[in-house]
Amino acid sequence: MARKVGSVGAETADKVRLAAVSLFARYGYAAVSMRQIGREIDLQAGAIYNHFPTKQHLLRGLLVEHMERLLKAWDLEEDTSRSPEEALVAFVRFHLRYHVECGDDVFISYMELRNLEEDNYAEVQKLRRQYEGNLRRILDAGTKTGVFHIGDLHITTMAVIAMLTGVMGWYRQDGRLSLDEIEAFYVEMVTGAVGMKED
Amino acid sequence: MARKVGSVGAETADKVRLAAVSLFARYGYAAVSMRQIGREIDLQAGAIYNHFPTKQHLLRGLLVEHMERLLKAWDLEEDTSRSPEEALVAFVRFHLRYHVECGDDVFISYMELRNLEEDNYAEVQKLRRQYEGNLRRILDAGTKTGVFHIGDLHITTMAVIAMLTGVMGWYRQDGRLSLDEIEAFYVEMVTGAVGMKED
Amino acid sequence: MARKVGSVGAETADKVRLAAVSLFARYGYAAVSMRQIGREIDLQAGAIYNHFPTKQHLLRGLLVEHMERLLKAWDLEEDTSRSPEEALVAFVRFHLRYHVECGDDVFISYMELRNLEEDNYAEVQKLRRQYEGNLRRILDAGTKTGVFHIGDLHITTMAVIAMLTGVMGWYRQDGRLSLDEIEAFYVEMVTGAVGMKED
Amino acid sequence: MARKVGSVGAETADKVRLAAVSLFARYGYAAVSMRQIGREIDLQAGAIYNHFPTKQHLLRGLLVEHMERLLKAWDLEEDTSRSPEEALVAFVRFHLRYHVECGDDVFISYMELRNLEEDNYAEVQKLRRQYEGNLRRILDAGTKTGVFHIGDLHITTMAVIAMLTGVMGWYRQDGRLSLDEIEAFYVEMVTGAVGMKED
DNA sequence: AATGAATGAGAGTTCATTCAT
DNA sequence: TATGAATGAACTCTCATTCAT
Repeated sequence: MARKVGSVGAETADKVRLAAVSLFARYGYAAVSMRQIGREIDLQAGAIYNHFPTKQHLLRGLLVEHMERLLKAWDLEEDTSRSPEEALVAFVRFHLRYHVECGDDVFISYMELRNLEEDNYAEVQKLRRQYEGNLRRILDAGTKTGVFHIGDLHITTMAVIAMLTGVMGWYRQDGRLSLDEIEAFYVEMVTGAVGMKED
Repeated sequence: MARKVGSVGAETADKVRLAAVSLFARYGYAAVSMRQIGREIDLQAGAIYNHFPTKQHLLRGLLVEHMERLLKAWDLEEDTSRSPEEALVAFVRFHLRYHVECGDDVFISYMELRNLEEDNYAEVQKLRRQYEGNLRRILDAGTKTGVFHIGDLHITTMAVIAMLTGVMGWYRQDGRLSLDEIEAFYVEMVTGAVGMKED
Repeated sequence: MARKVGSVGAETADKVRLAAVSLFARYGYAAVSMRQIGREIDLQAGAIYNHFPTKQHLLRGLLVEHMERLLKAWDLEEDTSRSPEEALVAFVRFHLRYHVECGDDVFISYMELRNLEEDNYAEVQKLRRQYEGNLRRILDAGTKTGVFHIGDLHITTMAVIAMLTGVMGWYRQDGRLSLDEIEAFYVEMVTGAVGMKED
Repeated sequence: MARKVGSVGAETADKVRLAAVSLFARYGYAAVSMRQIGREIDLQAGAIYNHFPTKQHLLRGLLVEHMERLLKAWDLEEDTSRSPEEALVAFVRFHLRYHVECGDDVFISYMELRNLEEDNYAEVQKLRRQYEGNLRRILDAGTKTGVFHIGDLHITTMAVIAMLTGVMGWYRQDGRLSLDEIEAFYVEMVTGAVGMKED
């Protein structure tokens, strides 16, 4: 047959991305077939190749675009006039909010790294390092002004990000606590972990 | 043809487990084939089925056995005569050490949960909750004696475990820092995060 | 790669059915592989699954369609204005002719019943009972008008059908006797068996 | 381990034969595995090879032995002093009784012919022809003495045997009719079919 | 830009058979 | 004579991908 009425290229590509993100998150990249993605959006597997040259390209796109969105989102939120303390709190709140809201997107960006081919992996890792750099710079600044007391800059950066990202593993929108409350608790823990309250 | 000279059932099963853990960690359960596992240990794929009834059973076994080893290891390390502060430090050191040493084992127990079929998933999750209970009890005790200042017991438990487990993501045996140093930094961060140093 | 020039779905499906009937008849359903069927018609085994969801579906289709063709063929031949004697002769000639001509088709419909899964088996058996009903009605009518002398309606129905169907086991197109002669002999035997010539 | 206590070669071989007959009858030779046969009688598949060199030998044995038993059974029953009429009745009763009693045995001897390799097939067919010869001789004798009126000796032989053998397809031990009644009905039909009652 | 049919490879699993024990 | 572990080939079915239409 011919094109379905009203279907437009960009729209279809987006539908594919959405279906893929959701399926990859639930079952993993390797366990999801092009047919499965197509079925989800009423499309033959072959048609996906009009929009993405290979399954690997599709995955790469999802991860790169996620990282770019994340970086841009923080860029918009960042305010270089803030003190390190304020900046750290802002980062904690931002990271948490972003990671519980984007859900699947974020999840696969952690889980599917190993399914990227070498070049794609390197590209995504570079973006991830860039994002971690944001926290590292804050911690570094605060250490230099003496408000943070940190054992090792690299370890602390990784530890804080791991702690925050872990929220993805158990957060439920209809859970016992509101996101605001959760954020407050994490702010408390992170500021404690970087020795902000010591005198 | 027939059995290789000197081959014994239990040994072969162990070799399969070892190869599987390593391959699953590197490429993911879904992306690893029985043939690949066999190739690694010079065995036909079919022969694996003399020791494990399905690929899913093999995975389930790896995760369950890992969790049981982890639980038993902490049971041996635990010392109920310790104060909550001492217990927390012991837990941090234990968890870190276990998670950098066992490597692949631990890694797949986090990554491959979603590849477990329903029943197996429930079984592993139950063991995981049991392990988290160990930290929760410590935090609870310390909160009651007033040495920890915690916003929410559940969140703090999850956050601390996520922070510690994150070490898996970047630890290299030949890295810049020794495991002892790394442990010290994490102890510092965790005690900070649970408000141990506040007055 | 892609579709062969000129290949069309329905045609391929028909070629598969033809090859399958012939192979199932010769070697039996369980002993024939999808690859073997594909090889026969220059098709990859996998491509068969574009037309039949499983091997079992393929078998079910062959048997059901055969029975439906058989039922329809007799419907066309049937003439309700005939006397029971005439009807019996017509049935004998029809059944024989159909069973030596269709060959493989008929053969597997007797041999492969046990390879049908429960539901499919029930479906085919129902059609078979329907066909036997045609003979039973003739015998019943003739018994009531007194031209047939039958011990048991059910047994006689089964016995006559078995006798006629047996022709499949030894008939050769280039045999000693013509189909017409064979039909005449069977008519003689069947009319004898139902006591038509007794006074 | 070693031999199970009390197990003796001939006994085991018999158990294998019994299990095989039953499974082959239910699922077909090609669909039954050596493991399945073993499982039925608590034996490893490999152990079967102590008693039968291959699966094909096992099948051949079952069919040949069945045919030999059948031939010997008729030999014992045969009474050359009987008239052709009496002999025909005796054959009908014998064949029916044998075919409903031996069940599986008989069934596979009809169904699994095509799974025999060439030589074995020829061997079994020879025995089958021999058995059919018994009926043919009776019909021939009766034709010559003028008590039977037969169109074609070969066709009638095949037709009568097919009619009788068909009983296997529907006979149930707990059915509506006793075996004696059934035999009587078949005697009636067969004598009719061979024109015995005509004057 | 979509369909439906195809390829060739490979998945998990089972098979008949062998043989050290 | 039985077990349990192995081989190598085969199974049904699914995969990513291609392409005529």
